[in-house]
Amino acid sequence: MSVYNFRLIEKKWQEYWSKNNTFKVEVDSSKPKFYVLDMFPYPSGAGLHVGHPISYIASDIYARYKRHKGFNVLHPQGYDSFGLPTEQYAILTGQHPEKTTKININRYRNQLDKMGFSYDWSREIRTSDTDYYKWTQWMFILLFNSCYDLNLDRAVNINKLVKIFKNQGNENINFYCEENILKFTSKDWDSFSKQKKEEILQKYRLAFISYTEVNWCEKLGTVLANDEIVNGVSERGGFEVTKKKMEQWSIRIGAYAERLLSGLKKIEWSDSIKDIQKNWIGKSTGYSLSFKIYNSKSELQVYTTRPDTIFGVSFLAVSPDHELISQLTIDKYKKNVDSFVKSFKLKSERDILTKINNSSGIFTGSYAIHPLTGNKIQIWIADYVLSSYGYGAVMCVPCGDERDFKFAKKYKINIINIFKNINISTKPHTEKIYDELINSDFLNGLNYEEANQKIGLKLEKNNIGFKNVKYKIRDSVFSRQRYWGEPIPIYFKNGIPHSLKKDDLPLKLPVIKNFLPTPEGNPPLGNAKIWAWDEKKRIVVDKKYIDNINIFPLELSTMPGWAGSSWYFNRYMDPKNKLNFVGSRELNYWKEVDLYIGGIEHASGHLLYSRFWQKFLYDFNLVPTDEYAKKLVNQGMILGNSAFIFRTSKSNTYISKNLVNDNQYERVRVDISLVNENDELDIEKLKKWLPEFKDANFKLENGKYIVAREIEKMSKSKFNVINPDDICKKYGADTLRLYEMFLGPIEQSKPWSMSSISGVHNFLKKTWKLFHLRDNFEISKNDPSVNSLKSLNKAIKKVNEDIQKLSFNTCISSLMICVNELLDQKCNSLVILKPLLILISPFAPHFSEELWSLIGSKSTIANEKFPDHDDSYLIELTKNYPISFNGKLRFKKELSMDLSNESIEKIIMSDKKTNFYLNGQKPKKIIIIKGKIINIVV
RNA sequence: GCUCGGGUGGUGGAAUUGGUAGACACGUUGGACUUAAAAUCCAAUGACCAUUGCGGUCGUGCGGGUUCAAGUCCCGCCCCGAGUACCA
Repeated sequence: MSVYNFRLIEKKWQEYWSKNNTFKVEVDSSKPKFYVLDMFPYPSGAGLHVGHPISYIASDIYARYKRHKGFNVLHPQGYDSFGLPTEQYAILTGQHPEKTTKININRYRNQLDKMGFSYDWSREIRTSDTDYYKWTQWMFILLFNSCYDLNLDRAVNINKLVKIFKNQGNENINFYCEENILKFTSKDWDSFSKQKKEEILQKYRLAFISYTEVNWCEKLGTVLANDEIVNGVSERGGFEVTKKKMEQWSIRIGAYAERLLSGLKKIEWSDSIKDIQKNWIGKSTGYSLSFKIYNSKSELQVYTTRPDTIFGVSFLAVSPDHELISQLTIDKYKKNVDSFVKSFKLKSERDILTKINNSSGIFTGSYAIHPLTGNKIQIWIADYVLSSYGYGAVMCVPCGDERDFKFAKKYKINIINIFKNINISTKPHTEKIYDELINSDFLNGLNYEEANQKIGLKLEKNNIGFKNVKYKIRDSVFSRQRYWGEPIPIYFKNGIPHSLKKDDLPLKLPVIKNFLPTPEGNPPLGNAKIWAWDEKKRIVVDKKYIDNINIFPLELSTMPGWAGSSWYFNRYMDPKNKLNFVGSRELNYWKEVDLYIGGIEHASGHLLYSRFWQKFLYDFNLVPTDEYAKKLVNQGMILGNSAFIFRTSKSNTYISKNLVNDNQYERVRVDISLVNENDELDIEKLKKWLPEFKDANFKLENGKYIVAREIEKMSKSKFNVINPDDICKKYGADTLRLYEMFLGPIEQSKPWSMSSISGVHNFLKKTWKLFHLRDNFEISKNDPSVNSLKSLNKAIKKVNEDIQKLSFNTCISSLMICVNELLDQKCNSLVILKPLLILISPFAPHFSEELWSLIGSKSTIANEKFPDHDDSYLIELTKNYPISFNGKLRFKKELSMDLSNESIEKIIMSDKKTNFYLNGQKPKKIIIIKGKIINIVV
């Protein structure tokens, strides 16, 4: 009896690969390059589950395929070892993050090696290594010392701006800045204090510090970026997030909004991810208008995308933290306004979410003048107006906007209808489609397009407003009040931030005992004794010397998780370089990632930040392309099948699923290893699992305890994790790899189920059998039959196409068909053996390489050439197609002609290269169904 | 609410982009081998009707339409998933 002994095979080749560095690559200009990248994992404590490798398997198949195709393939792996998840795990287990990181990485590596990936491990990187984060810090300094020149549309050194200020003040400058800065001359600039100068420069720096409102998460003890908050709570842990004003570092990603948007056109990323990024950037084109305030010299700026509705404006609204509030509020209303503003500031992120569509506000007592009608209109403070978008003030058109409508109804403000034949008594008309405007002076009678154009011209002509583009994307908060991250290389001299220099780096994370965050937001680095900067000696020294003349406090917060992951793909090209973040020879050879595979959950986080970061580096000629990944594929998640048992309230009795008839039960998660595939619970195992179940009682149905199931995200805390190690042990790595690819399309999420794993395992066994008789390698020496070659060439063609499309499930299907057909024909010849092995090898690397060695090939399969299919075997099929013609021929349109059976046969025989003409035209397509000609398309 | 995806057998999923729907695999049923089990192999397997045979009808969420031909295109609904959320 023959045995497919995957254990022996896999062990042998894993050892061979690591001993021989089989997958090590170097720059080789004689070969075309190809760069296949996985999103590197966070080494969290839970280890890998079967969901993780799905993308690694896909990328590994592609990398192996490309090697066969003659490419020099860069396929590296590393660890995103800084950041919240690692630190949370460290805190949870009471160990230092440095230690847990090492342990976790070893565990990951062990698991990865078992699955036979073809990574070049000599290029491994860890974001928490000083040799790595030195460069992250260096890039931060570069951001700090840069501003965005809108004329050149790129980042430039801040000194350029300083020079301009010195020579001509800030009149007529075109640098990216969201705030209005008072005009000053070159003389003014010279007279400004250092502090004042820096205050102005901070508005332009791409990395800057400011006292701003941030998302504060008390439980995590840190601020969070917008993309780290989901449904009003923290993404990690699901804790409450509130607003808090704090001194923070931020990155001016908004300067790159337009380029981040337009760059999407040149990359092959999925539409869904492009949509998410487009939404996140949120470009809109509208008009900035200024409303004069009645009895005042001030003006109120608003932004609108609907200038056509300007005659429907019946009030203005400003956000509760608008800078003009104190000026606008008249004494009579002051008390009420103050208390309204105060209560608004106490609201948490989640409060605001639940208050949507139930907005409230208060009248300031002052009025603005409508720029076209001259009417007096009320100015309100409304909590639905966002301070961070536009000018924090809006013109309100109740007849055309849902929020304005509700607000006007609630506070009984006048509603003007400007749409002819549209009833707005119960709901506003929010669409841009209407027949005619009314009550709109010179816009009366016009539709949307006409009105929009006419009002635009008028606004600009009368200097009321100007066309303006706005983006939703906000500055990204860059400080984390956490320990386990890159220290921000900044020290403060008289309150002014100064960056370290390149030679000062790395600024090493100090070793401290107490690295827990504090609820007040004091960063753990505040606990470090040796954490002050000696400007003269350029070293870190004890804080007690801070009163000395050259010694200054260092920044206490660290960088967020996305800092290190925003440029790691460049470091893989040259990971050991001491002089530069990557060498120019390597950079010019590898250039960019050709295929990037990873989860879609990073769409508005890592995948956006890294594009920004790359563009920034590109602006300084540090990288050759401004988009780092040509093609991106998002793999779907593998979901777990959690199990629940039911506890009667306040007792220790558990009752079987179908006996539960009311809500008097608590659902309790149990580990899925305690449950078999028929949902029966192993009660004895459960009792040993956790002490709380030791003395539990159970109510059974038909002598069994049946659990409830639920499909959800795979996670250790949900006790629904399947460990790939267990599957490797039972079926082998090749079966696991094949199976994960066979489950369905790579992009799709799917629940894990073991039910059909025997199918792919059988396929491997059959392939083995194709070349073995009993335990001995044995193949026929006969020439292959035509049918065998047909099957083989069909498979070669399909496999080629499918791998390129990353359609691995259909690819495996065609391999299964091929092997089945070859088994039937019992024609196992060397001629077909070679190409078949290469076909299978990207999926089952150990298995086929074992066969290579058996047939005596000296080379490893990595060097074999992927076969091309031979068309002549495929055309054969067409020739044998049964042809008969009876009945009427029907043609499209006026075409008609008589065809005999014979002439049709001719058409078919000559295939697409036919010389047959129909009414002087060459047929595009001849449709034959069940041997009958249905139609000829010309 | 808005913006994207997507609804195909008992299950996971195919379908050359408008051309024989259900490939491939799981599961199920029957059979062979076996003292027996496992393993392996063979056959059947969308539903319904007809079965001695041939065969027939209906079938890709629902309702219409275009076409010789629709899972695929168009119009109107229903449901599921993802992203986003007072963005003026």
